[in-house]
Amino acid sequence: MARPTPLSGFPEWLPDGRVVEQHVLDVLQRTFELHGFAGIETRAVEPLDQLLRKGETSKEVYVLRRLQEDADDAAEGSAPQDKQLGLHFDLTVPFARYVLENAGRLAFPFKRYQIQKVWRGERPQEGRFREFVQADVDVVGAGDLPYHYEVELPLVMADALAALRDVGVPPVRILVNNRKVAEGFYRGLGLEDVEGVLRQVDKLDKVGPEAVAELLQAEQGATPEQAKACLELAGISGDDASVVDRVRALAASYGAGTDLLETGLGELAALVEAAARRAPGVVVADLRIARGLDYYTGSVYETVLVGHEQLGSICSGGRYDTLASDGKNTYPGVGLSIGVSRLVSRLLSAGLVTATRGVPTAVLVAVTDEATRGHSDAVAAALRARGIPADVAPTAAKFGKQIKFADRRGIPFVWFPGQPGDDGEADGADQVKDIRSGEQVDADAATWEPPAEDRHPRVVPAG
RNA sequence: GUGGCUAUAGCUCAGUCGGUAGAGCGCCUGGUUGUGGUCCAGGAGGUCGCCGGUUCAAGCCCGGUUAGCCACCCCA
Repeated sequence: MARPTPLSGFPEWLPDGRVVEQHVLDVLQRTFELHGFAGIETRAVEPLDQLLRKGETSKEVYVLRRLQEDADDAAEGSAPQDKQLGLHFDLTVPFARYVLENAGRLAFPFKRYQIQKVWRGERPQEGRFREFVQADVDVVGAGDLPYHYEVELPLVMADALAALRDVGVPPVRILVNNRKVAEGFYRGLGLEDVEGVLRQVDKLDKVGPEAVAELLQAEQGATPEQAKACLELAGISGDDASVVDRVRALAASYGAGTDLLETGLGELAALVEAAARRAPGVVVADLRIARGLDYYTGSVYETVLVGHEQLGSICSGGRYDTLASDGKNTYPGVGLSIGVSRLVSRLLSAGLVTATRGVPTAVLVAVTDEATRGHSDAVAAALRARGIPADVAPTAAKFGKQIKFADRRGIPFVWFPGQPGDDGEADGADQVKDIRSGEQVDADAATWEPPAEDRHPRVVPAG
C-alpha cells in the first residue's frame, strides 16, 4: 500500500504531542470538577433537522450515511429528512437536546462539563480543523438563571487556563461584552438591524475603522454620525468599572441612552468588578466583541492567548435566554467552550510546551542474551509491581544499541541485569544507569526508586 | 464555496540554458573486542504527487487532476 498522505483538518499528534494534549484535558477536567460541574458525554450524532436549527447552516455538517442505504431506499423508499443523522459541530446543540430529553431527571440549575470531538466541514488552515476537541462548561436553569452565573463561568475558564500556566501556556485575556449594551446602544442611536451592525463591527480587526464606517453606511444604512458612534463604542475597553461610565457618557452625548443599555451596563459592571477581584488582569471589558451568532442575549466572551491574538479565540461563549425550550418550559444557560485542538496545536507548533518523553517507560531493562531474557522480564515485573513503568529491550543487541534504544525514546534509565559467573551464580549486582548523566549504580529491583519527576512523562515549558 | 501559492530521499530543502538525481539532518555498518551521545570512514534510501502533451531528450516547458499550505467567509 502506498504511503498515505495526511488528511488536512484532521489533526493527529505524535506520542509526545498526545502527552501534552492529555495533560491539557486532565487539567481542564480536574478544574471543572473542582467547580462542581458534572461530566457528561453525548452521542456523536444528532438528527439533521436538529443540527440545522436557527442560523446554524453556515456550520457545514457532516452527514452520516450507510453504504447500504441506496439498496435499502430502493426497497423501502427514501428515508425522511428528519431521520437523517449528522455529526455534531459543537457541544451546545447536543447539550440542549440532552437537557430537554432528561429534564425530568436533572436537577436545576444544572452544571455540566463535556469534552468531546466535534466536526465541521470547513476549509482547514492553521488553528482551524474539520475534526477537533472542544471542552465546554455550561450552567442551565429551568425557567430562570441568576445573573451571577454569567460572572462565574468565565472565571471557571480563567481558573482552568491559569492552571496550565506552569507548563508553558501563555497568559490569556478574556474579552467580555454584553449584548444588551450593544443592542441598547444601537437602538438608542436609531439603528434597528442590531445583528447586521454587530457583524460589521466584528470586522474591525481585519479591515480597520474606515472600512467598517463605510460598510455601516452602505450595508446598514447608517448615517456618518451613527457610524462614528458605533466605532467610538467599539473603541472602549478596560478592566475596571470606568468603562461603564465611558459608555454611558458616550450614549448620553448621542442621546442614545435606553433602559436596555442601562441594564446591560449594570451587568457588565458587575462582571468586571467581580473579575478584577477574583482573577486580576484576566478579564477585560471590550465593547468591540460582537460575536455574529444570534442566540446570545447577555454576556458574550472571547479569549485570546496573549502574544497569539492572530490565532483567534481559543475559548468563547455567552448567555442564552433560550438554550433549550420544549414550548412549555424554557431553559436559559450560560457557558463557554475551549477549542482544545486549536490551543494544543499552537502550543506544539510554536514550541511553547513539550513533553519530557513520548513513551511512558521510565526504565528499559537490558537483555544480556536471549537465554537470560527471563531474568530481565522478572526485573521489569518487579518494577511494574511497584508502579514504575518498565519495558524490556527488544533484542539482546550490544549494550550500546540498547542504550540508544532508550535514548531515542527519552527513557531515562537503563537497567543492566547482573552477569552470571562461571559457576552459574550471579556475579555482581544489577545496575541501573541514568543515561542523561551517565551515572551507574548497583540497584535492587525490589527497592530501587527513580526520582519522582522521572517516574512518568511530564509536560513542561519548551526551550 | 472563492482566490493565491506549493508538490524532488524518512525530515528540511537545492537542482543553472531542457541533457541519465543533490546537500544537510536522520537511519544502518565499522573504528570501539557487550555501555549510547562527540569524532572519523563507509553504506542504504527516489514512480521528482498523478495523468496526458511538446521535444531527439522533461524534475524543469504546456494542459489537466489530486493533495497540501495561506487568505477570504465563518468560527474553537
